[in-house]
Amino acid sequence: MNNVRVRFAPSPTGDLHIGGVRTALFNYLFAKHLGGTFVLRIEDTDELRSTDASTQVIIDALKWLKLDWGEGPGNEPEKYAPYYQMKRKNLGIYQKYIDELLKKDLAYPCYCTPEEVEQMRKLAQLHKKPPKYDGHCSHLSLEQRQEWEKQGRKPVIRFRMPKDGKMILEDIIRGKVEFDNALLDDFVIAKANGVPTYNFACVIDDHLMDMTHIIRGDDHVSNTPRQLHLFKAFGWDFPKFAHTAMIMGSDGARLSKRHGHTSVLDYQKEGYLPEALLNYLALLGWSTTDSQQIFTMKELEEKFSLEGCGSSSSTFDPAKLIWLNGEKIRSKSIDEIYALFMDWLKYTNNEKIIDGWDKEILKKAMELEHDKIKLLSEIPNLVDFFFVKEVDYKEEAVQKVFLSDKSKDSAKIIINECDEKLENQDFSAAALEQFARNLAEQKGLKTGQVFHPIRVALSGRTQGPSLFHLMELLGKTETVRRIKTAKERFFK
RNA sequence: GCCCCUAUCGUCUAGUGGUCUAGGACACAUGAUUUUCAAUCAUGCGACACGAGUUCAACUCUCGUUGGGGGCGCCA
Repeated sequence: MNNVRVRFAPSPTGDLHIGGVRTALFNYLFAKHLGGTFVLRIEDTDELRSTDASTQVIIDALKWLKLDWGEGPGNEPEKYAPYYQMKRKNLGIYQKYIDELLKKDLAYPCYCTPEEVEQMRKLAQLHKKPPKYDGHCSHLSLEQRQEWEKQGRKPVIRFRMPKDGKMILEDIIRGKVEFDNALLDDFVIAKANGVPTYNFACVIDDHLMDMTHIIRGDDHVSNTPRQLHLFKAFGWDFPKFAHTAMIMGSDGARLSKRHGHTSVLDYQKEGYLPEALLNYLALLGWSTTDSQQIFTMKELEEKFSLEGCGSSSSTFDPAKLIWLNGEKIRSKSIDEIYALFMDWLKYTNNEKIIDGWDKEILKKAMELEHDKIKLLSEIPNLVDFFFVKEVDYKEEAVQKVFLSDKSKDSAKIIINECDEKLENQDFSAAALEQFARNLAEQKGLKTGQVFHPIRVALSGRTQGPSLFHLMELLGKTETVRRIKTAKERFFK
């Protein structure tokens, strides 16, 4: 029971968002670091917006990220099950506590309509007061209640908030934060349809599930005093709180769709590696004093601490994420990258791209471009010219290397020479390099003037892998064939 | 409008009163290397929001201003 228990508690109303991933990550790392338990709880009490599809998306995303939950969907110990709030609601778990509060007169039914409450708030704002429920139904007589019931009004249940004093939050990241009770209103703990609200269900579950620490986004700070009052009303110990700063978009506004990709799925589709995304997200709001940038998951688990978390919001920087992804890819073997690439093709339904490609050649081509790969999604474009039947000569390359006044003469000489001599050439990379260098010397040309036309003739582009390794991998037959095609097309 | 949080290079950050002419990383620029593009290495550019205090001494503490963010639902 002394063990640390934390939870990630998303509401399934959409894809898993970047901000959500970071919250999940911090909870996961905190638990791992201390040998505690990381729990996944689904907060689906918003009946209008929650969907099973979105629950599945969240679960799949967490699996892809390898943020394994010790408890939650798929693994529900009897002591705490179930891990879906609507299932818990249907079991009567929350009603028991609502009744307890009602009985102690710490809560009361309120018959005001949403419209009436809205009016109260507007009125309060008009008087430059915080917009809050005015306690209209807080002291209804039995007769008044019966009258409303007779009219068919379904009440919500409100929590009776103390009218004075302060509630103090001791936050691990933020320190002491004080809230004036008088500013808080009697908030709703159960909706008219009997479903508990977030602030209520969250407290009940955090207590029942023995949560020791609540690590969540900054946007929940102002909910915390309400939740704290609930803990207090039940006589329960407070868990420890840590509110992490938010992640912003490049314009300083809260990260949203218009800043580009915000769903984890988008990053998966673009060919990011989970460990790169997680490493980057860890750096957003957390750091070590030695400013280490690149961490393995194991290192993160070892080094993570809430004390290392900053309290000011940070801006999401896609450029650094890409760099980190490149680093992670470079640190892997070709076999690993190849496997990852295959998974990615399958996931994105792009397997047809490599139809007819020789897998061994593909692997070797990837090896030639190893250091250049930043995203799995750019691999096809990096190596596809090895596999095409007809070379796609890029306009720009042809103009620059074959047709410009500056280079057309030397290009013609080189292509003709290659056409004549490559047939009898040893096709090892070293021998090919020797061949090309000799050619340059014989013709009085710079090496570049020799290498560039060959590259364009073979690949149709001005950039690519080391030329002689490219030729070696392409093989003599195909190389000679492509040289002849280029000669026919551009140097007739 | 009310409440809460926050403020170091363009971005992520180190820094806990003197060691700061402020360190690292990304990005950017230049150079080296190379047949190209990358990768790599080297160098450079570049910040303590502002104003008052406290102190022998403030990026570090206090207060205020300004800026930014969040919350104020029968959403979570």
